[in-house]
Amino acid sequence: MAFNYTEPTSPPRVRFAPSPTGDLHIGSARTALFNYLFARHYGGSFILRIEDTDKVRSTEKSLRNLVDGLKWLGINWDEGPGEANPTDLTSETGDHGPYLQSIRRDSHLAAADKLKSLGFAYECACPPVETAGASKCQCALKQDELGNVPEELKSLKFKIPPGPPVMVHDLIRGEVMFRRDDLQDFVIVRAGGLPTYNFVVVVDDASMEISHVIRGEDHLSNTPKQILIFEALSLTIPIFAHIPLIHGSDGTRMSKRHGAVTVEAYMNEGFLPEAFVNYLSKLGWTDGTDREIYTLKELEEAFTLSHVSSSPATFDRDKILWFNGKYVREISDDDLLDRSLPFLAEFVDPVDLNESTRAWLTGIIRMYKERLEVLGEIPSKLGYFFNDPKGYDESALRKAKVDGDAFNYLVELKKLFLESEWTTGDIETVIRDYIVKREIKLKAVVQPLRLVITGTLATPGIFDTLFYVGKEPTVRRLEYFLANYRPPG
RNA sequence: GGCCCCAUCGUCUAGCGGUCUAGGACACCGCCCUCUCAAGGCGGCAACACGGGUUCAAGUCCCGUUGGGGCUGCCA
Repeated sequence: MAFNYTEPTSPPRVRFAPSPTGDLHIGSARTALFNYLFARHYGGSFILRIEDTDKVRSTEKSLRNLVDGLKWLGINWDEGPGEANPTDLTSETGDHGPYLQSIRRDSHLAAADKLKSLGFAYECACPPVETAGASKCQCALKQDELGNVPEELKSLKFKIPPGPPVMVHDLIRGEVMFRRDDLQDFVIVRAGGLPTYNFVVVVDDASMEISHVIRGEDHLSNTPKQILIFEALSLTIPIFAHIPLIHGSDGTRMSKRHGAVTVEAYMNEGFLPEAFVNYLSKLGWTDGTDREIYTLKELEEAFTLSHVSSSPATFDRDKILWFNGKYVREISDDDLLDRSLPFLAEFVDPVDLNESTRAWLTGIIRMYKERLEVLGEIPSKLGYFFNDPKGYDESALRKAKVDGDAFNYLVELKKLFLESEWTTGDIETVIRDYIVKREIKLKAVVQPLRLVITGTLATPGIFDTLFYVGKEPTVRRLEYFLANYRPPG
């Protein structure tokens, strides 16, 4: 619960500043979403800035993945790299660029020089990795002895200036106090001239006129360092809001070992972006009502930081599956078919669909609306519409009660089917008339029929199912079964 | 270790001192519907971590304990 939440007094400028060092993580996606919603809610600007200062780990592939992920979620940026070619500076939008942090190097270095000349930074010749037992850095005290150390071996460190505790005014956490004695001098420019994150984030946020920094709670502890740099450089300090992290089921920060953690993975599994966004928004946020379902537009209207939780949320696959199923049921048949086509690719070529095939597929998809949680289930669940069953196992035959009587029913039904028209209604009439004539229960013929035609015990209603399987395949499958299987006993 | 954050059903949460015999959602269980599986409807199980205060009154405020998480990098 955010206790000291105050509304922005002017249109906010917020940013999502990921580093392109891997795929778009769920936690990052939610951070992006909260920033985006906040900007939209208050009519502000949402800025995408790429923090590619770690040249070793940053890749263009990750950048692409990032951009694609955001687009898929429906999160558009007002300022930032161009979508088609994010590394092409000429395609950027916005007048606070460049939005690739690595390109802003000169301004970072200029700020570093300023800090140095102002006495806030000093050179350090300590080895990069402080091994265990390494003595504390004394470079600040012996700057004049560093003259003969080669430039490329010296880093620049920010000196924590003396003073009262640093207060972080956080929209979600309240006032958080850090004593300066607990803060350590830290590198702002690496040996070799590359500035570090905690430093450039300040310079860039300031020059991009960021009003609110909404980011993960993992950044809270570094915030006082950043505030000190803002102050040293006489820059305006933005308002901070640290949102809780997303945890895996074991209570630790969500990572690969908790299963699917990237936006791309959910995309490939057949989650709908609407459902994904809806779920993400509800992880740590509420509008105070019992409402669960929101479109992106509705979220833009409802979202503020006032009801963002301060405790971490555990990612729950069951719930996101429920959200997805909900959305699958709600979108139109036509829309659902279009989105399902990629998952039907092993059965039908999506590029050349004639009208009747499309109508047929729409009918099938419609039947499965209540039965799909994710679109990725399509190949395994709908295969029988395209291919004959590969065989029948004993236990299924037993469960469906395919006994001697059932064999007789199937023989007779096959004949009746051959003479019948093939609409759902005709099929139903044939079967219902048949059970009346034989004085048997519907179930006695439906289950054997279902198993033989589809190879499974669970399908939509049998009449529709047979209709969409088609007359010819239905008869063919019956013939195959009758020719190759014998009743038990 | 030091510093910081967090703590209501298994999970996400409502709750901002009295309206809480703690509400909703997911999951789970049962019933209904029913040709199977779903979907849907109805019902059920299930929580204020612990200990001290403050107060006429505490899930709600304060302190402590415990537990969890984060930061402590020439990663971001």
